[in-house]
Amino acid sequence: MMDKTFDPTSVEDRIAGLWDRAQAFKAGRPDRAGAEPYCIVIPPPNVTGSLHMGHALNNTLQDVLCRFERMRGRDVLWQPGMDHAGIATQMVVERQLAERQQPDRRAMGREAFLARVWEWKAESGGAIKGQLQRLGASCDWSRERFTMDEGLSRAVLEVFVRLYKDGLIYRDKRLVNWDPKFQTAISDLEVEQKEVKGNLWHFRYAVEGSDRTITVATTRPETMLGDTAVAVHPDDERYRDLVGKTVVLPLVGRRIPIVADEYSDPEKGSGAVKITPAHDFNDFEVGRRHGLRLINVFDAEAKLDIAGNEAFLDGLPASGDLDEVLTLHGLDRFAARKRVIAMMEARGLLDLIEPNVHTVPHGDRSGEVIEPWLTDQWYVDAKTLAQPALAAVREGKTRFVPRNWEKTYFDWLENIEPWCVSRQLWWGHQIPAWYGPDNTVFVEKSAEEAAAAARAHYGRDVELRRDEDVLDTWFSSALWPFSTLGWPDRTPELARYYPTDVLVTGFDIIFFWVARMMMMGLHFMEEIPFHTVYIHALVRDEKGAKMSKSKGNVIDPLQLIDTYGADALRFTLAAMAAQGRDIKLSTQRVEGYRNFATKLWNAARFAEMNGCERSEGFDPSAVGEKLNRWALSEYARAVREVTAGIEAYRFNDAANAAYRFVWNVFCDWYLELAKPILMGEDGPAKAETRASIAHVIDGVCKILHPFMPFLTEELWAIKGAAGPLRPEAERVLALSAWPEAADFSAPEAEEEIGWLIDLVTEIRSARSETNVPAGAQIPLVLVSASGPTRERALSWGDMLKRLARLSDVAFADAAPAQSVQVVARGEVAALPLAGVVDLDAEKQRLAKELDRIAADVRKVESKLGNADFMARAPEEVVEEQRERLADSQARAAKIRDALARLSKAG
RNA sequence: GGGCGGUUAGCUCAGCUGGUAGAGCGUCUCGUUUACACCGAGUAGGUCGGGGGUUCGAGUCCCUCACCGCCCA
Repeated sequence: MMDKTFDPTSVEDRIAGLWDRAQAFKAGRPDRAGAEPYCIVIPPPNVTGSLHMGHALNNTLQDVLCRFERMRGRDVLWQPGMDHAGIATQMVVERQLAERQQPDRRAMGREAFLARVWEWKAESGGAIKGQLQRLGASCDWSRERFTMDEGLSRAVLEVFVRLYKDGLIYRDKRLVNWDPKFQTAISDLEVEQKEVKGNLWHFRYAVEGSDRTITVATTRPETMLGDTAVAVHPDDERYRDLVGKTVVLPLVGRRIPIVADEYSDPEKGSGAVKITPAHDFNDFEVGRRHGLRLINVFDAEAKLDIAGNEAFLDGLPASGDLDEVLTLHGLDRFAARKRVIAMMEARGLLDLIEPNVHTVPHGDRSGEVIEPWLTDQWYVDAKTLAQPALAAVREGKTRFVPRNWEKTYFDWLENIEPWCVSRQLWWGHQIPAWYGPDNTVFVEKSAEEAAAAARAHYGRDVELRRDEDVLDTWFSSALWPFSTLGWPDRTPELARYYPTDVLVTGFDIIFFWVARMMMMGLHFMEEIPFHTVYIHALVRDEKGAKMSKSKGNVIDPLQLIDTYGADALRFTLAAMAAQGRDIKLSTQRVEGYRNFATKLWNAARFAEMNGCERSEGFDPSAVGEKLNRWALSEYARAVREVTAGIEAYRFNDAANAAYRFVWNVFCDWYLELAKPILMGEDGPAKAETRASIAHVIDGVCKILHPFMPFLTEELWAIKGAAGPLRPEAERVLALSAWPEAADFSAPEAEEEIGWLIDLVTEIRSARSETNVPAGAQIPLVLVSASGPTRERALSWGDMLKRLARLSDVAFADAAPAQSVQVVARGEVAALPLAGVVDLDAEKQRLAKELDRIAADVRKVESKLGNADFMARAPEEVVEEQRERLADSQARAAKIRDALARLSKAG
């Protein structure tokens, strides 16, 4: 006997074990050797990460697709793994060292530090794997990969070297986004622009050889030490005569030109702007246009670096001001700012302080203000690689769902900047570049090959120095769709599963990952990495705010799984995953779907209690009982709806279709209507009904399995234990066959059962509204019943009595006096209730209904009376309206009649 | 400043190619019936953000305004 409720915690573990033993998720199962492959690569979570709601949604949807396709017979590979998260991981381990008061990474050295990171990874990395398993993710865990694995590292080497040799990777001295906290460069995408309240300081610079001054406004006064020009707009009358003149930079004494450049905005500040090409991206461009010097005044920690700085000191005359400035050496940029302002003010050169809101770049990991800083870094020529990636989507080879994300993808790729891929970290793929004594660079896959190349170059053996830096984590992630399949080796998996089918991810990752996978896949595999990119929503809290630790509004998916079960969480996420909308998650909703799980469980329990066992060779088309035929046709409809929903990535539609069928059709009506048969005498009808119910429960397990894998697999096992042994291929639900979306329909059964349902619903409603006590058994009179209605009423009389609480079902040519009347499927039924019913309430009820119908009649009449409508609307629409009018009029007539009768009698 | 999305029942949201406004939760009323109170029956609740247009017909298409959110400068 089944328990009264489904207990997820006790079942989930056991079912996970069952899948494991059956190797249900293993790709390349021998029994599917001839099957079409289906492949999804997981967006690799950070090795430092733990499951948050975004992961839960992302992986639920992937799992729905994978389980669905697996049941449709495909050879599914859901490729799992993690990335090494360069900065995040290094940060975790460094923090750990500090906490334990152990030597820091520089003290322990690179090799020892990396050993330490691997140690950390083995112990506490990858907690998310177990969490994904708790969610029920049907990944092929035997194929788990890690971006720092030997194989994937080989792919990285191969890619780097080949891109370098193709001229698509190069070393360049440019401004980068420098994170002074981590002391590494980061890419544009890892920078967050934040609005900050600050000031515009207006400084006066003296024009050489005149008594004029020119005022520049800046949000970053400390950078003035590195100024190499002042720019004005070429059309700005105020400054036209100054262009070409020289300004003496205050405090420093550097002579710098006034240049005309459109970058300067005449409307902003004073219209003149200081140019610091080594510390500002826009200034860098201005400097390039005018051949300006680049003077870097910061060190890697963003402290002033001016004493002994040749570029800074070059050409400066000695002065008291300069000496004072040099005392700022080593000061942090923000402290230096205050001092510079104070010095300018002391000299009467500070014109104005104007409050100003402006955007300031911050490192997304460190939160630190990013410093544009001039360094040598490695760059990928993203622009070139972007072209095939753009073309593939334009030509429809890869399709975004929903489609509008294409625009985001295009906009970014069309305006793409060189991708800075070097990071000044230790944890990651060390760049395979070696430098000779004269800094000639040799990019090769190994030290040996580099040495050989150097020998060829120099004509002798020389000492080589390897580049210290590592690659951006996203560099290795970009290779994920093929590196995980064994590339650069030509493995059978690569041949079978590449290109993969669908990539499922959030929109925030389109730039970071989707675009880069497209570039790399197209370049190295010469084929798109996936034909569809499904972009899902962001999960927000119930008020619509982005979940974040700092806001404290994070809902922990694991806690929801503990409380309501993994199935309830999954179903909630799928049911709310409407395209193009964010998900505002509330636990109430999860609770509701937990209740749904319990409902299905109890339906199965009821079936068990009533001996509804599967029967060998059950054939829906051979079923004779109207009720069963009706249920089977409704089930077929549900199969079609769920199938279509998943196929179209309309997960909410699919989930809701299954929900409606299970609760509102199967539980509310099928089981209720079957009760008398099940509790009645044994016979063919009872046997057929039992088998049919068992069949539908099996079917429900199937269509719900992608959404609620644990519950359904458990039910499948319970139902499998009774009755005939399941065939080998159907032992494990996860591997069983998805139901054929057969065209099973039974219109005659729908007419009969539909009539019954409508009539019961009408009577219940009328009883309730006229205040008939719930316990009262009242008679029903079918008025002028047609032949078919008579037959139905006879065969369903007991059921009518039971569901509508009737004492008797009779027939008459006219409705009795003082009766409550309802209309079901065009025929009148009366409840003679003199004395029982509140006649005024009944009059009100009828009047209200009449109003409603009359309004409808008016609406349709005006439509049909409209010559334009009649002339222009399609015939079937007109016909539909005619039918609607006739129905409404007939119904209205019957209600008027009933009202009249009530008044006469009352 | 540019782009994208949103505004539909008290709340959270569906509503695909224009043709009778839906669901879940919550509210209220009732509950005899051995699958289920994590339940059952019933009920109320909407001028689909405002304005204009196209159309026989607009929640749906177009324009415009307002407010909210996100992305990119």
